[in-house]
Amino acid sequence: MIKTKKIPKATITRLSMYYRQLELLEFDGYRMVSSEKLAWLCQINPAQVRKDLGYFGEFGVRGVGYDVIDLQAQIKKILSLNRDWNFGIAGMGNMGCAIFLHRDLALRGFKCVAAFDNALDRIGMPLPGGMRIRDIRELKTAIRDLNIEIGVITTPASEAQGVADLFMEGHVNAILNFAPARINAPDCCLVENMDFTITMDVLTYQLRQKIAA
Amino acid sequence: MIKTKKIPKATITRLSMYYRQLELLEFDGYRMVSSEKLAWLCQINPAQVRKDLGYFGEFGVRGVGYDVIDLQAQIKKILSLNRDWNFGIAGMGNMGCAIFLHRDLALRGFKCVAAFDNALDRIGMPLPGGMRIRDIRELKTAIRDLNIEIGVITTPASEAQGVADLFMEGHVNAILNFAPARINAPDCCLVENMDFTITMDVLTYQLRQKIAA
DNA sequence: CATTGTGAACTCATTCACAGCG
DNA sequence: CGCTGTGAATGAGTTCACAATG
Repeated sequence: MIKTKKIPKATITRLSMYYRQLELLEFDGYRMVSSEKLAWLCQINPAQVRKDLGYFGEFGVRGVGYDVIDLQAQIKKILSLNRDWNFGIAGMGNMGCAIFLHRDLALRGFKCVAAFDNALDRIGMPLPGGMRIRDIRELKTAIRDLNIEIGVITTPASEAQGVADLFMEGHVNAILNFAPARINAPDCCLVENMDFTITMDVLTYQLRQKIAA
Repeated sequence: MIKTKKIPKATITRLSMYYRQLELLEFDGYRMVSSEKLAWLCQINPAQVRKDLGYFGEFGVRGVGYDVIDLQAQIKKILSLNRDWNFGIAGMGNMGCAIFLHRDLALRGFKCVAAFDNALDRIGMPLPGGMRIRDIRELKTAIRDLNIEIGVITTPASEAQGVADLFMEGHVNAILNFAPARINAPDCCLVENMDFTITMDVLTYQLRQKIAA
């Protein structure tokens, strides 16, 4: 073992948040920022900010703070935001189209290079930008030909596992799953779930607690 | 203090997951399920399942397991899934429409009772089901008239805070925010963020770690 | 002298291990 | 005998507190 001291996933999430705030700070003309200010913007504790950054190096100047531009560059490198990533979408319903058309993803270097569905009336349909919806059966070859590195699942829950399996057969080992279903995958494949039906349940639970109190 | 022993938010999230698995188990004809099986389905530790349920009561039968139907009913009550919740959407772009049309939400008792935008070419536009997109300036009165309890934000990042403020002025105190922006809100208002640009960053970070290894 | 960087203390969550019970 | 329920042990993540320093 060389030195990896186990970085919490939450730290990575926050790094991404810091980056967005730094973009805004730069836009607003700030040159330096303290851990206190950055923490306030992200609604967390200043020590947390310093500890998170501390995992990757010493980026600040004591008594002064962090250089807004420089810290952006550092985080960019850590999160490898300085390169593009190709992704493919399976399931071109409303959610699939919404992801396909989402500005913020393209803006951040996430390029949708292919969109798939299994419905005959969708296959072949043109998409903005000149692409067409492909038959899900082309998934495996498309992964190779178009160098798809990330699979986005926006199918109904019942189809999610099957589609995930197709992605994995094509050796995609990062999946973002929007379907309200748990994906079974070996350790070699990363899965992140974005199930807002669960989030809604959590929200209403908390809401009722608050009402009761 | 009566007895509330601080239930982790993660427990609530898992309860929601258990519920989905129980629905599937019932559908597949299972009558009983062990913590081990339920844990396996959710890809977690069996002790976790038992501890989570233990916060709310004793729902199992020792030596046997949990009654699939009964446990569903218990969780339903805990998460107050046995009532409907009204929500309103602000920002009827692709993502807003996707949420509006999402089957799984309606299926789980989350009813969209109003949709808002500030773009003149969208206001008044008919939506499936007979509703029309309202002017965002009607938000406050609509909250009262239609009893909106949850605000869903699907605007661009730059608009998110403003819209959140409108919801809060109308005394909505639960917000689900899809915009890649941090919402500032007092403690009385719950905010859950679903920022998949952040999730993408986390995914690619992990992916690169894996590639490097 | 204001602010970083970081070990130590603390808080919170998960897992173990086994007593309790049907 | 098998599986639940739970206190105790472990582990992870956050916050504190202060020494280090530009």
